[in-house]
Amino acid sequence: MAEKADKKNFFEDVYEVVRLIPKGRVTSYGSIASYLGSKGSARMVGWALIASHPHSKIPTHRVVNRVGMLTGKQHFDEPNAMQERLEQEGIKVENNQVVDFEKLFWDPAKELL
DNA sequence: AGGCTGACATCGT
DNA sequence: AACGATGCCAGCC
Repeated sequence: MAEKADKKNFFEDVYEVVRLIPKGRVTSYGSIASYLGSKGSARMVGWALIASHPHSKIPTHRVVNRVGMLTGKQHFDEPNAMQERLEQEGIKVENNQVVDFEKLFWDPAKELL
């Protein structure tokens, strides 16, 4: 039985990938979307994170856009929580932007492969 | 029923 | 190289 890529599976897949992000590392929406096979639909990844927000068991603060900007911090219970947590993991954040983002970048399509 | 928005990314000019 | 416009898919008005 071929695993049908149900939409629900898409969300769960996002959760799994985000949850597998190593501490002190960050990833981008596009990379996750591409890893899921929905390249281009990075927006859905963001939507999935919103849906995962109530779940709360997902380090969604480790997911940023391809520039390393904390675009979604505004959606946290507390906007500062995202940056605080990133710094807590050893990630430096300046002006809502991850420092050395490309160095901390964690690509599921390569690392998780 | 149709159209807009949205935690983004990529293509085109 | 930088800016503008379009695409993706789902939810909401």
